[in-house]
Amino acid sequence: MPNITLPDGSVRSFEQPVTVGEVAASIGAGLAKAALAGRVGGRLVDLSHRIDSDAELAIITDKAPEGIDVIRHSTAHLLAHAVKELFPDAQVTIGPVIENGFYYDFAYKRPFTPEDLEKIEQRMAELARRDIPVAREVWARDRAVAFFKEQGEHYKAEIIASIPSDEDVSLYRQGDFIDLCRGPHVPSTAKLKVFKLMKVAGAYWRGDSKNEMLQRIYGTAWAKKDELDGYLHMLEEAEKRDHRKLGQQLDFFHFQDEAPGSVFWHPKGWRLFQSLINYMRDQQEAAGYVEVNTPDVMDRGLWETSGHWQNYRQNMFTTQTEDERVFALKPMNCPGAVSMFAQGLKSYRDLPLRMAEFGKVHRYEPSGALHGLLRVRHFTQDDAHIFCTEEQMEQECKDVVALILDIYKDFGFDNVRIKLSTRPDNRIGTDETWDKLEGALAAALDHMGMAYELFPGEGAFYGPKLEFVLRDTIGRDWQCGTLQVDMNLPERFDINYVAEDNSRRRPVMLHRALFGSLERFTGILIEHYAGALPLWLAPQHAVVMNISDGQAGYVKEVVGQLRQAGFRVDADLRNEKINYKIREHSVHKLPYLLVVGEKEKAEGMVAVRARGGQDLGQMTLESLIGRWRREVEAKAAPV
RNA sequence: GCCCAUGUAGCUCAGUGGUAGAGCACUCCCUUGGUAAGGGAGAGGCCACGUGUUCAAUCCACGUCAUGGGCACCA
Repeated sequence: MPNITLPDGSVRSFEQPVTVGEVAASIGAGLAKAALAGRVGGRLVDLSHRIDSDAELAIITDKAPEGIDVIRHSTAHLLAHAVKELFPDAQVTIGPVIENGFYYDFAYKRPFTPEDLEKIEQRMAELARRDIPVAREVWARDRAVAFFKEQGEHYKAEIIASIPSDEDVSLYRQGDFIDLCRGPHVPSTAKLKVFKLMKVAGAYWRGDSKNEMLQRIYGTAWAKKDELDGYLHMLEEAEKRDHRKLGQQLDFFHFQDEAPGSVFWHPKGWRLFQSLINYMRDQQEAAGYVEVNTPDVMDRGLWETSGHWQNYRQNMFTTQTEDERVFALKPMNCPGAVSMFAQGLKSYRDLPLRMAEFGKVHRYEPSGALHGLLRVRHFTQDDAHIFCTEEQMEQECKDVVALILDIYKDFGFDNVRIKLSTRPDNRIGTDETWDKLEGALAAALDHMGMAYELFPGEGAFYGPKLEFVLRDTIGRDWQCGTLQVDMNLPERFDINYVAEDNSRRRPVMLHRALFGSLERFTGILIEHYAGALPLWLAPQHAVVMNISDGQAGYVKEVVGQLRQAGFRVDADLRNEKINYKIREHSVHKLPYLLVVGEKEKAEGMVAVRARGGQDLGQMTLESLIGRWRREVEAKAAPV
């Protein structure tokens, strides 16, 4: 005789056990129709789930995020159903929900083609139209294993076999198709109306590159058609912001086959790159850093001392000279920094020593990992190594975190996640030291009131780390800043300082980067701003254009004065109509366009047009310069 | 590194078993035009690279390289 409490607090009593669907029907016909699943005491269940004792129940419809997930999950099953009908000897494996959609992995004798995808999608639509009931069944594990083996579904049998043998498993049956699944699922395939298969790709069985490769089909699914359209539109917009596309359109950089993963920076892109370095230099100088520079190519012996030769060899570029000496291009700056510390005698009075370096590193990244500026083989880090005492460590960590967040703010990044990775199983150093190091990182964040995610066991073997992750416009996460505590290198290089009591002590070494890779950060910025860079970063502040030849001399004069005032301004004296010039420079997303005709020439003014087509009217150069100075000073966001 | 797709002019792309086309950009000419494309002419390509099949390959086959989407990787 269950009493069922609904989310609004109302209670419904039933004479006998009822299903979730029946409760929904008792509330209203509309709800019964919209219901997809239920949540009983925090657990998601099917509409067919029978409630026999008092419980709290929420009916899940497609309005709730859980409801969309149920739809996506069921659509993944629908995909598998369609594939099994069209390709009976394909084997099913797993089909989870992911952000905005789902995928399903199949094992099949040949890859699926884009034409296959179309056929599969059509079959899915047919199956959905047929309104096939989806029913849950509970089987003993061993029976399920035997069943799937007999069906030739060896992957599925393997998955089920890894479930403890005394547990029952749930299966879902829709027509002839039956699949292992925790559920819940929609009650009928007719609930699945809005979906689209997106792409086919390879994926390793159980995510392990030692295993065979399966065929993964990605799809997206929604409750309403306009949500799907909105999603597809968002993807198109994201594509327009792609930094590789914009980098070409705006003439920032290019890549060439001969230098995979390495950037050819054009003048404008390099200007932006330099602006970032100069900005960081100012910030670091204010924060008490010194800047150094260490060699790019160093002897193999140094990398053996640092441990890179043993642990990072396959990612390193090496080179051999005529005398057969082996050198490596540095994949990291730390060994150089430690060597710098080791040179000469250091005193406790020198600590904390904050040593920055804009070091170029080379890493032989796997060919499939390369991705525009975001994953390259040759990049510049805004690296720094802070040598300090254990007592100074926590304050130094706080200062680094504050500096990072401060800097990100200047670029308008508010979606920053912090990850704290702690001691892995395979590590060096005592637990006591790890306590201290992890404590310093956690305390720094706690004292600043920063939220962070904990990743136990994900730290490096030599110390814990913080990672700062930015989310780009396409929803991809990119690790930028990092703060690591390193116990390994000071030990390996046997560095020390003279303490107050004249003893030799080992310094703690913090390793940090704020932008991370300048190349990657530049790429992220281009996407973040969709190429419309704020004035302080824009490689070109304005172009001055004449209406006709008569004003060419005046244009040159204006350009000269604005350059004199420190702005990046060029003349456009081409024999083109003003419409043409404005269109072209607008397409290139210039922050300001300055037009001069006879009127402006006579009055000593310029006609100012800001990005986005805003007409600011005529201005004297003095007031324009004032405006620009304020805009640069404020690091104002682009219009 | 693995799976699939792609590679034709500076860019975006069409095309064919008989060694190639468009639009934009570029150069020149006309035009001197007031806030998102004025008109005309011209130049420009070893059709990614290599090896095969063929009388003949940009096109077919195989291999290599690069790019794209995923997977794996990302101290």
